[in-house]
Amino acid sequence: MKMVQEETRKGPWTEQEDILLVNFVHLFGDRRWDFIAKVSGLNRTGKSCRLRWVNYLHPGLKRGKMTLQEERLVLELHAKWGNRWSRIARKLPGRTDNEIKNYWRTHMRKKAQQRKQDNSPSSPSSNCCSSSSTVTTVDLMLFPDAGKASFYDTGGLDHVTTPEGKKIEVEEEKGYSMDDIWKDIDLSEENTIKPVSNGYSNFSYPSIVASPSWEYSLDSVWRIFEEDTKMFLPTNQFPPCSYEYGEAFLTG
DNA sequence: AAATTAATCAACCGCCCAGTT
DNA sequence: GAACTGGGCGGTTGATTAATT
Repeated sequence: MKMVQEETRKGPWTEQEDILLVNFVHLFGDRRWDFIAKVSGLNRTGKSCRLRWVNYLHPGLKRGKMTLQEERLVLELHAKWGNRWSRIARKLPGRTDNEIKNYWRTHMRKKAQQRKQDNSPSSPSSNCCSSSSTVTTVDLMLFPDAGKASFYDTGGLDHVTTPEGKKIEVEEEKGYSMDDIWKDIDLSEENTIKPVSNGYSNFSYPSIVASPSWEYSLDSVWRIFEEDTKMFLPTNQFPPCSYEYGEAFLTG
């Protein structure tokens, strides 16, 4: 006689859910996602909670357009590491792997299309620099198809299996320099990228998005929180949770 | 102004790996 | 050491918004 389990919620998060999640992350840290998912009563999977936190609610997140520097860094690192988005994201503070991934897909594809047009049928031989290799470095980056891989599979780290059968990552040196890459990129970018004012400081936050939770009064936050935690926390143990963004507290 | 198309991005899925039992 | 579990990651989808016709 199994209890009728309420279906796990999916889809967009509500503000209430966000508040709840933020509170529980502050309480229990950002590791025990399954636990948080359960005790919070969110009726979401741990994975879903983690994703929401990492990609949207985390206090350190930047919002808004990628800066030119960021853009270049993404390109550079992608050339180096391939689709290791999380790895790339670690080099761009405040950006998530998801964001970078999306960015790459949209912007790079756009550029790729543009480039395709530029190199289009009318001048079959115009874009080649050596008779045998008609694929440029950026082509490889933007059109892996040209080098027979999929759009996503752009190389990067190789996996090598040790004699013991262990798989290790080996950083692969590409046969081209960053100079080459930048040259190509600059050429293809000239008409597409507008310089963004001054680097990392100028972010415009989309009006509707971005950490909606911070806009609530602590009162309301705690009211909701209190309601939802009553059932599993002794009332006298309400945590003196200090709200310092960027750090999850689990004292004790 | 309405319809259509393109771009963007949040969120899910499935796989893999590391830690635990 | 095998089985299990949770977290992390990359790939993909689908809803929403913006731009174009």
